[in-house]
Amino acid sequence: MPSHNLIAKLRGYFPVTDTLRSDLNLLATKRVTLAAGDALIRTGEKYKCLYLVEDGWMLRARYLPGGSRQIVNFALPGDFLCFNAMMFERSDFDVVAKTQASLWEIPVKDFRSIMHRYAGLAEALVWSNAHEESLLAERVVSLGRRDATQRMAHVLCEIAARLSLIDKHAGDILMLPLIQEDLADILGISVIHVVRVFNRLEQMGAAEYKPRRIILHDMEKLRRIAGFEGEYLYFSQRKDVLPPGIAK
Amino acid sequence: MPSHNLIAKLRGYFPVTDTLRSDLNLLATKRVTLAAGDALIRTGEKYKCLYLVEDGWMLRARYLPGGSRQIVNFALPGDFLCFNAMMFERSDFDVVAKTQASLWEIPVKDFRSIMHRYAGLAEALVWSNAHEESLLAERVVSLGRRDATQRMAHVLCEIAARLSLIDKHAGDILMLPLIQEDLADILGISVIHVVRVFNRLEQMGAAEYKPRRIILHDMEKLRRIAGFEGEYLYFSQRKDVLPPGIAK
DNA sequence: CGAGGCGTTGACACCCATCAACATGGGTGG
DNA sequence: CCACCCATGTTGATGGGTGTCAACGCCTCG
Repeated sequence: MPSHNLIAKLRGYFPVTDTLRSDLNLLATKRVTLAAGDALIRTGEKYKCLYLVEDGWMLRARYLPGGSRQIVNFALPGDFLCFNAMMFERSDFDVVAKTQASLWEIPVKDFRSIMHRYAGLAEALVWSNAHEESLLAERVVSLGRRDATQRMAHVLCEIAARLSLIDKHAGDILMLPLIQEDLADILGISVIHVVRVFNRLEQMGAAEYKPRRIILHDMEKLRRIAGFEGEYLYFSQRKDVLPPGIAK
Repeated sequence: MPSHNLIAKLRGYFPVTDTLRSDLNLLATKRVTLAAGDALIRTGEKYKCLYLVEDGWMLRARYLPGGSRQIVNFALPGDFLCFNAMMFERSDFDVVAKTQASLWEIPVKDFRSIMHRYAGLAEALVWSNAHEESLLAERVVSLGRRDATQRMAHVLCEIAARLSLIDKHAGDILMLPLIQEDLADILGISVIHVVRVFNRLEQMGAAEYKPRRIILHDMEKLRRIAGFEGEYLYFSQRKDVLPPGIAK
């Protein structure tokens, strides 16, 4: 039974779990399993399908001529992959599994009939997409106008919040499969500077880096450093854009 | 007759101009006119509607505690505004007219019936959204891993390409209503550094800043500096995701 | 036990921000 | 028509944040 995390993510704002569930049962029949490091798709390759992450972390990144890498975003369980990208002939990014990962592959032969025939999926896609766009916009703000320490604090807040949404984080130890190089490539800084940033955060009593996990000493302080406004992660319930009969 | 620029933007990849036109005729009945500097919506306000830019430049920006600003993206004629944002209760950004602007306001009482009843609009939204997400992802790459000169070259290429798509640019003079401060806030650098960047670009024989316009001395050189791959701006035609009977 | 992936530190250099000051130019009012 | 003003653009000096390079320590795994 797929989509557990997707529904958790949208719960409360997206009252169509039944049609969504039935759509996914019809369409998400093929399971794809990736080992850590496997590519789902590489730059220049043709897109094939839509994917829904069931388990694991996926990174979407661009490799630049000089050899540097920018991680544009990452997908957690319950996130879709390659939805927007289906409009394009070829991928502009690499999508790679950071951990062992399992995905549902949703064949999209006819994009428009999907949108019309599978109401639940179509809506989940649109809502998820809004969520993703919101994360990207916030990343642009971080990269443009926050310094490295604020950026790190911000992305840690984001990860904690996103994992909490799908019940994969609680307490003051944030488990994550990223190494310092990944964090550097998310934040647009160098690996060495990641060390300095964590030294600073630790000295401030906010957070501390350990391999494969972050100790959150003071979440409130971390949020203050980041200027983190968690609202953008959660869909604020808007009854007015939903049909009157189907309120949750 | 609205949507002229929207159709130009999607032309060739989105063979539904007829239903789109009729949808817009039904729904885009109210015209909104803004003077330069007017806000369409401000941070913290409730979203009201979906908008389609008919004419003018719109900026979506975040103002940070220190007083700095980051322009997340900008909308040109034919672009939608506030689509994703409709999922959220309140805006996280300011959306402000940079020039005099006119927009079509599309009331969205029931988001889901819109998606189901107005096929043309729904598809245009999804395609436009993919376009916008692609621009945002590319901006993340720029901010993360390109220096100020490359970023400037890249955004100039982007603007030239986007304006060309809607037949608002040709030749070697790029007219744009942005002042140096706006460019700085798009690129995440300081105003003063914008001057230095243009000095460098001019010295390289690539481009030159004049108030309200950029002289493109050597577009090819500019693209090389930027590492600009224009593909992400254009939908590569994918007949396979379109229903077989309706091929353009 | 060696090798390689990962993390850490210090020295140094460069990109870019900040501040101060000045130049330009278009709009407005006298 | 001129004077002024304010927005915009430009330059130089200085400093801080961050990148690069080199070297080393730790741990895991073969």
